[in-house]
Formats: sequence, C-alpha cells, structure tokens
Amino acid sequence: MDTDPQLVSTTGDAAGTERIVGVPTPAVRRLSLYLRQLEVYVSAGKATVSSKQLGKDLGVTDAQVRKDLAYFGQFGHPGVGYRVDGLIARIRRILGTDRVWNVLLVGAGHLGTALAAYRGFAGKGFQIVAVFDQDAAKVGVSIVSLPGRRVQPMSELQPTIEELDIRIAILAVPAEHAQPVADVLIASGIRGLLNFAPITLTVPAAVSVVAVDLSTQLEQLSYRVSLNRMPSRSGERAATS
Amino acid sequence: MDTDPQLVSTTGDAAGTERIVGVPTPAVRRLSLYLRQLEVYVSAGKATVSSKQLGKDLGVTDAQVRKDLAYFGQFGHPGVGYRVDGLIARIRRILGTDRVWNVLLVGAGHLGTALAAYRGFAGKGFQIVAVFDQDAAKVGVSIVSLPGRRVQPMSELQPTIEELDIRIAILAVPAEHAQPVADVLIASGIRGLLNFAPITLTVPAAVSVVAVDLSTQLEQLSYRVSLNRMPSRSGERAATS
DNA sequence: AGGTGTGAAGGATTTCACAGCC
DNA sequence: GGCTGTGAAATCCTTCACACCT
Repeated sequence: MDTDPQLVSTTGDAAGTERIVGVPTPAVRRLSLYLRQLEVYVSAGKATVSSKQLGKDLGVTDAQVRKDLAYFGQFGHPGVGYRVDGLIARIRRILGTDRVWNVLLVGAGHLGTALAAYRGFAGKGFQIVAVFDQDAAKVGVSIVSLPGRRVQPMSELQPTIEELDIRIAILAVPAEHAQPVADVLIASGIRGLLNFAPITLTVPAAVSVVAVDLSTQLEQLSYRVSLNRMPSRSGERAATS
Repeated sequence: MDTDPQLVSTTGDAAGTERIVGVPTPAVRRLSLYLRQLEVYVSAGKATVSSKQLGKDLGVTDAQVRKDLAYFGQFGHPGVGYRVDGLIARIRRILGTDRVWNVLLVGAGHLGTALAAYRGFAGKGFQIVAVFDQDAAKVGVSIVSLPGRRVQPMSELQPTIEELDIRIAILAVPAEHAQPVADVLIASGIRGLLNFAPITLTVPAAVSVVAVDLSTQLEQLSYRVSLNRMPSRSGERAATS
C-alpha cells in the first residue's frame, strides 16, 4: 500500500476529497451558486422561489436543484416552492458560513493586497484579519481596509493563528514559496487553504485545499474558444463555468 | 421548447458547455494540470515521464492520466513513458496555447491592476494588451508592466478589439456592471470571458465563460473544513481542488 | 521488467417521471 | 394547477485489467 498520509492536492477539482455520505461534490459547488442567487432574490424582494425558476436563472435543470437540496433535507413546500429567507439560512448552515470565519492572508504582493481590499468577503462570512509576508520590505506596511493592522512577519504566524482562532488561509505567494509556507501554516493549525500559486500542494489528509490557478482558467477558455472557432455545429447553450 | 439562444452561465463548472465528441470536461481541466507539471519536469531536466509518475505528482491515478491523453491521440511510448517536450507541445496545441492570445482586461480596480501586473500569464500563452474602465477617474492612468499603455475609456473598446484581434477578455468589474459590460464585449467580438464578478452571466451559445468567484471558493473550503471538524472517520487523502 | 492504449466493468451524477401535497 | 421529493433509468466518468509494445 502506498497510502502516504501526506498527499497531493490538485487544482480546481477535488481529486480525493473526503465525501460525505452520499453528497456529490458537484452538488456542494452548486450550493454556493444557489446561495448567491437567493441573495439576489432577497434584494429584489422575492419571498419564494421554485426549483424551476432558480434553475433557469443559473443554467441548471429544476430536477438538479431539487436533488441537490434534497441531499441535505426537506426545505421546500409543494405547490409553493422554497422560502428564500429560510433556504438561505439552511444553505449557510450547511456551508458553515452561518458564522464569520477569520481568514489569514499570506503574501502582500499585487494579488494579496487586492484580496485584502476585496469587498465581497464581508457579508459572505469571511473576514481577512491578518496579512503576512516573508519580505522584510513589506512587513509593517499598513493595510488599507484593515485599519490599525499592518503586514506581519512570518515569525508572528503561530501566535496570531492561535490568538484569533484562524482555520482558513489564503496563499498568494510566488510558486517557489507556496509549499514551504503551506507547511508552516498547517503546522500552525490551519485546516483549509485557498491556493493562488500555480503549483500542486502536498498536504495531510486533514487539510483541505481549493486551488485557483489563473493561467489554468485562461487555458480552459482558450480550449473552448478554439473549439467554437470551426465547430461541427453550434451548441444551443452558453458555455459557462 | 424554451431553448433561448441567450443562455445562462454559471460558476466554476461548465453547466452547459458544448462538449466535443467524447472528451469529458474534467479531462480537459486535468490537461492544464498535466501541462503545468510537465513544465516542472522540464526545469528539472527530466526528459521522459510515465503516467504513474505524473499521476502521483498530481494526485490522479495512472489510468486516468493515460485515458485523458488518449482522448486526443497516442502520445506515449510503451515501456518508456511520455517524452516531456513532445507532450508539452501536444497539450499546448490541444488547449490552443501554442500561440499567444491577446487578452483584454476590463476593470482597473484593485483586482484588475493586480491581474494586469500578474507575471504568470506570459509563458503560458496569454498577454494582457489593453485595459479598460468605465470610471473616468481611472482612464488615462498608465499601466505598470505595460509600458506606454494607459487605461482606456469604454468608447475605445470596439476599435481596440478589432485592431488587436482580441478574442478573450477578463472581467474584473463590480457585480452591477458585469452583465452590461459583458454584453458590450460580446457585441464587439469577444468570444471568451474570464469572469471575476460574483454573478451568473447570460451569454449567447457561441461565447464561453469561465467564472472565478472568490467567495464561492472560500465557501467550499468552509464546507470541507467544517466536515473535517467532527468526522465519522478521517480520510486517507488530502482534500484537493 | 516496465509501460501504453483500451474495451469492459464499476461508480457517480444527472435526468426522468411520477406519487403526493398545497 | 403548480410544485416538491424521490426511486428508477440513463448518462457520464473513472478504474480495472490485460493485450501488446520496447
């Protein structure tokens, strides 16, 4: 058996994600979309929505919507649909965002500072509460949008993680540093990593990694656009992702 | 039949991507990973690699690697493995990155400027050649890393797209602007969109969208980390993505 | 021995279609 | 009439296992 306790992490998709009882990984991904759309309904004052409507707005079949939700319980009302408020609360509970997660960011380069300033996390249950960088030149720089906080040196990682009870970290460092930094983060108690470095991280089984490789995403676009160029026949639906 | 020619685009995953003859969408995603890893081998001076090795480095089975590649042709040599250089060339050809794509960026905010400065695109076949913004205050600002170029007003979109033969655009604008901007881009000839706005874009069938929603990615992490908290039994592989 | 390519088997996910409820 | 929840069927994707090559 070559079952290392240390194992690999790939990009974009859960290659070996521990899957809970019978819930398909894609269903969990769609849950986030449902939530996002439901929040649109709230600002539109819509109190209730059917699987058909929700599916149409998201490019998914109505049966898919119902199945996905049914994996987690019975949230709907026959003849009526789903109560928007209630469903939002249920999905947040499922995703674990019915509370606020303190998030740590490593890497105060261009991408890192953009992420630190990103307005979208608040209200979604995530708050970047600390920023670290290996580069002494960046340490001490104050963080816009985090009044009073400054970029900290890596030496302060462990105490900060413990003090602020941080479980999730965003990795926005150059590829060469990503694995060693990940190792330190994990040793300091981080259980989930959002990795922007274009490498495959190797992490223990108890740690989750979600990878965002921008070049990889553009490659997928390139592939699809190249296909559409001289197609056998044009599809009837939009490419999505 | 309610088959609108206009249809929806979702996040993360190809909900309705036109799929070519028998190639699973996940296989195409992995192609990008294979390519990335093969480039690592090149800098390590490795001339040849087996599906077993490549798979191990990426957290994928060897059979999966062989299957994925076999969808596109016969690239390997029994008893030897795959020639690294040759396979890189073949995959680039398949993904359409055996040439350089001119890419346009809309949105010169925090994220947009970070993307414009991102070093990783060059060498992957992508070059950001123009940056646009609706905000008059941002227009005219010069772009670091694109000497001589400045942020242009939306009015110059169409001529620039035509002049530079641009097919792919990155959307880094606020959610409210994303759909209208996408519409203009498409009307001006863009065929592929990398969308960072947290909304589902509706686009014609001939246009491809790849979506990157940062909050959504964190939600997936939140879900997995929450699971690992009080698990029935700890898995034996790392969560990946 | 070591390795690819691939049909066949096995699993996972999606879609169908319908009973039951409002 | 409209809508959910859900077994069953269909489809899609991954893994097995082996013929064949070097």
